[in-house]
Amino acid sequence: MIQENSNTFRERVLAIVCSIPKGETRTYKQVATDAGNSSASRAVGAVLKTNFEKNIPCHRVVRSDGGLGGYNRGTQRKKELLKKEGVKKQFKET
DNA sequence: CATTTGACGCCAA
DNA sequence: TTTGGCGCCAAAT
Repeated sequence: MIQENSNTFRERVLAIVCSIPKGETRTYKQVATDAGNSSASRAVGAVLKTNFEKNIPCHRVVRSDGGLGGYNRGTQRKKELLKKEGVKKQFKET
C-alpha cells in the first residue's frame, strides 16, 4: 500500500523513492511526475540530497539522460549498489 | 522573508 | 551525434 498522501513535496518524493522495486531504477523526472510536478526533477534531487534515510533507496534514482546522477555517499558507491542489486542498465562514465 | 544553489530535463545549434 | 544554454521547482542558507 502506497500512501502518497504527504504534506510537503519531499515527503512524497521520499515515499515514492522508497517504493522503487529492487533491481529497478527510476528517473528524477518520473519521481517528480509521481510527486505531482513533472518539472520538479531538480527539486527531487534537492530533497534526496538532504535526506539520506536508510529506508529510502535514493541510489535507485537515476537521470533520464542515462547517467547515474549523484549520491550523498559518492556516485561510485551508487553505481556499485545498483550493480549489486541486479541492475543491468549501464550508465555513462563522465 | 529573500536570495542562491542544485543528486535535472529538454530544446536548439 | 555531441555540446551549450535555458527553464523548472523546492529546499537550504
